[in-house]
Amino acid sequence: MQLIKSFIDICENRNIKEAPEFQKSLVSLINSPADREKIETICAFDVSYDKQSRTNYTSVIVMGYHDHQVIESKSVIREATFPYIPGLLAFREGPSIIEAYLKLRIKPDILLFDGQGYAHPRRMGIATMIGILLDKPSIGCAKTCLIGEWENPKNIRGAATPLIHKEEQIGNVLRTRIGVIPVFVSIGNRIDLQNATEIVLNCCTTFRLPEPIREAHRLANEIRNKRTGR
DNA sequence: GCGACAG
DNA sequence: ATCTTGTCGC
Ligand SMILES: [Mg+2]
Repeated sequence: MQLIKSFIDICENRNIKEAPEFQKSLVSLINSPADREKIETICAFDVSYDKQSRTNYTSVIVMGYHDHQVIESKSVIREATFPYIPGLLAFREGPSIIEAYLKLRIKPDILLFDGQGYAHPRRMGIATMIGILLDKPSIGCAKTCLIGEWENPKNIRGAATPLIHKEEQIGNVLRTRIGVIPVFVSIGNRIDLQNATEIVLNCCTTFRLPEPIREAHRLANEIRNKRTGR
């Protein structure tokens, strides 16, 4: 698609000035959820770096939504072109994530991201942006807050409080198990917050983070250590 | 101008 | 994200 081309262009040219404008131009492209889409497979990505943060190790894994068994996984190793700037994470990790995704033979039903989706200053975090570029349903699940105000949810698995920014609910703060710090869930593309929150919770069986993200994170570190040496 | 600030 | 072993707590 032309959008992906424009996106890659901004990333490779480190066009930090245009990046926020590109994000704004995509907000109107966030799609509504389709009617009752059944989820059978879920996909997640993660990226690890080495010491100088220049080489980028990206992983993508697809697992059964119900049994959490890995069905397929791919990886990409390349140099990061864009720096890490809060609010512009997608421009740093997006290119390799898209490349890894395109390697998949299986087309997953939904994408899960280690980062924000709609809970973003311009409502265009990495989950929303990549979801739009790949035209797939997507969810943002971040370990820490980027923007917004929230109350601490009760110490019970499944407890959630609204994440608010400028009078608008942009996400949910979700306790995925007793005794852990909550995660920040927001819509990506083609999904509603209620559904996104339920899906994230369903993926958290025994740990704080969703199984797909844990597996992607494990694989991203594995391919780096395997190529770096322990 | 100052402080906050996903990964 | 990364630098890093042992250590505190349930
Ligand atoms: Mg990550």
